[in-house]
Amino acid sequence: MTDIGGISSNHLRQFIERIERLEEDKSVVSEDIREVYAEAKANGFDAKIMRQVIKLRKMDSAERSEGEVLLNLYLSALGMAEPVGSEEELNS
Amino acid sequence: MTDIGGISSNHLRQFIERIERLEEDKSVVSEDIREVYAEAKANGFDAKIMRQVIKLRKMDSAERSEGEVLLNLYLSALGMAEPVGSEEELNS
Amino acid sequence: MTDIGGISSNHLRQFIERIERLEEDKSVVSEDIREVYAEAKANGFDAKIMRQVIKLRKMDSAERSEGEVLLNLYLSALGMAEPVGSEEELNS
Amino acid sequence: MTDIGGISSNHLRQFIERIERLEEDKSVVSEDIREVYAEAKANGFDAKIMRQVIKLRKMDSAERSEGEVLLNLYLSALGMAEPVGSEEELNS
DNA sequence: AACGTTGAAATAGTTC
DNA sequence: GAACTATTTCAACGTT
Repeated sequence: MTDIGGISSNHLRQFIERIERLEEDKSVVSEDIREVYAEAKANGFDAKIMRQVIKLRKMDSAERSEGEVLLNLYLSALGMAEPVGSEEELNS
Repeated sequence: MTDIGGISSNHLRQFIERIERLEEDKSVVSEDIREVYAEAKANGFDAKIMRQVIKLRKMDSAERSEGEVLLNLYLSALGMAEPVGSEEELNS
Repeated sequence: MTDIGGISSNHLRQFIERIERLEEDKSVVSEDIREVYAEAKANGFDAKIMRQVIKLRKMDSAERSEGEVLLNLYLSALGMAEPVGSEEELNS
Repeated sequence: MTDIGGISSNHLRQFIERIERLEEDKSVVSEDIREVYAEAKANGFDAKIMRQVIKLRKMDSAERSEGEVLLNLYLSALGMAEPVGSEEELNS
């Protein structure tokens, strides 16, 4: 067999190569993104502002619900029942 | 036209949305990578060591030995013997 | 002199040891924090909720100003000067 | 008293504030550490290598050789000689 | 006590 | 080459 020190070389190699292929894919996508920014820049848009717009659009919904959880946390901390009556939000 | 202040909203929107789609692709690939690591772990492999292996394969020998030499230099300066020809400390 | 390979051993050693002392301080403070949580827990408080309260108190001012920056970014991107409206149009 | 729902607000507040003070201390120490690295860098030392040195000094030899052995095992399994003397076959 | 999850620190990469 | 940002890595924490 191809085992060395009790591990399967082939198995390990397959995992490693799958990851390397995926990493390659990821690099390609990253390159694509850079190209879109470059194209936008060539059309007069500011990449820095675009990045922040995208970041904030992504944060938006998450942040919003997190803010609502805050109130419930304070209420819980003070022993008051939260308005919706569930506790799962604490673990989100 | 939908221009405001000399900027085409539609044009900007298209760029933003193209990037957001690509970012989504990228997230998917990242998730795939995490899954492969998880699968490897479930098969008894150590993810941290695998990362080091992948990094070593990606690094060219030039920069690798460069860091190695410098580390040994520092260790020598501190009176610490270099750790018997191992390299994983370089990447940890 | 104590130079090895062109570097001053003493100088290097001093930097290393200063950092190691500071790292030790940091560990002590971390331990103190853990102890306060333990004490609070012994008094019936929920550490998890406390952590989130503290996190949110920390985020509070930062997040708020970031949200205001968002609007200005959009206005800038559209060539408009001053924040007048609300934030709802962000996801339209 | 200021108890609400059977919980002492003052007591909770005190715990929270003690923790926040300790977190602040911790941030100060972290900042100090960063400054020492910056100072070392200004004196020609390589911060990245210094971090490796500090990590090596902190690690006990047991866990060090453990990781070392495992890495070499994996490299062997992949047909990569551990890079003591020869480095060329790594990228093949 | 292993596991995943999360938050902080470090590194890499990009822009100016 | 310095600053800023993004990504990656690492360690702490709660959970099971």
